[in-house]
Amino acid sequence: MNMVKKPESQAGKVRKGSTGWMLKILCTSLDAEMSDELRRLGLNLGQFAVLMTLSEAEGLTQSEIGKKITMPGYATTRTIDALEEKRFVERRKDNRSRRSYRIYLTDQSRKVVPQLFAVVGKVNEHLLSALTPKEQKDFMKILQKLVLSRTE
Amino acid sequence: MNMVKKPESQAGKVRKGSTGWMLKILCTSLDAEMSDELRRLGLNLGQFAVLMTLSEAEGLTQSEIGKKITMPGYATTRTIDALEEKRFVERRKDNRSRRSYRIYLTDQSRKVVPQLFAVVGKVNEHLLSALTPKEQKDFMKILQKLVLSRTE
DNA sequence: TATTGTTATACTCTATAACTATA
DNA sequence: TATAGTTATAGAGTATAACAATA
Repeated sequence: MNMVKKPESQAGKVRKGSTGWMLKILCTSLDAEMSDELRRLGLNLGQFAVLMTLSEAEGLTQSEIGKKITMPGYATTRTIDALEEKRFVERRKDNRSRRSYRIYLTDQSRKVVPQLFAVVGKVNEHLLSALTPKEQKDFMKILQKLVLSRTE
Repeated sequence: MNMVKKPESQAGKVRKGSTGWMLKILCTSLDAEMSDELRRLGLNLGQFAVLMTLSEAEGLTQSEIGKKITMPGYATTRTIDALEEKRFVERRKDNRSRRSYRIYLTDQSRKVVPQLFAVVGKVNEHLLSALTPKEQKDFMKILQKLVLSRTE
């Protein structure tokens, strides 16, 4: 066999010790889990993000939604097109600016939102179940700090 | 104005308190940073992952590489095609199985690998710089535990 | 002039499944 | 029959830039 295995090489340490690498693995795994759950509701991750944002504050404009979830304009347009076609959101004329729409949930999607919360809860719970209560608390606190440091 | 803002709604808590959501935000941010750095070296994230894997153990088959980084066969083929075209890897006949190749770095890519380590180091350092030394240690430990729980 | 939203277009990524050649 | 690797092909996602309407 001609495989050259370096004795717990520098590379091994770089990779396994890399915070970014570990975050990536976790994210890939979580994305797959979320996508599976959402597929059953006929949604993809982008559509899910928009619905979650609206469940927090309805009547946002498209650009406000896009900004909240860092989704570019063209993608926001198409995601909302898809959600509108499924009757999950509604575009209403803005009564202040005639070039903006305000986006609202529908009766149909309001029934789905609790299921979205449930999915989020389930996936988070599954993730955190590997940790002790103290670790869970530490982890959340650190994540909040990191997210803040990257978004301001 | 017809925006309906719910008073720090259930949804707000679900979203902001969601570990998965925060992980996603971090990952997106890190991916963008990594991609920017790698673009200068003419690499994308998939190619980077393959090179890092090879820098740890050369002479793997394509399917072994794909398995290590959870990349499907068709993507592994194409990533290695692209790397081969850039003279960053070399396919050598396996001397045991005539249907497998063994993949090796080249002199050229061996010069690039230290730069890859440097990029990883830089991005990790930037990420962790928002945390105290104690938090950094806790964070790494927790991530290792979580990755382990998801990959076995 | 700048902004909101849309669209044409191209390009990349991802996924399926069929295929060759081995084992 | 199963596996390693390749490829055709289709679909989804991403990006750029141009555009109309409006501010």
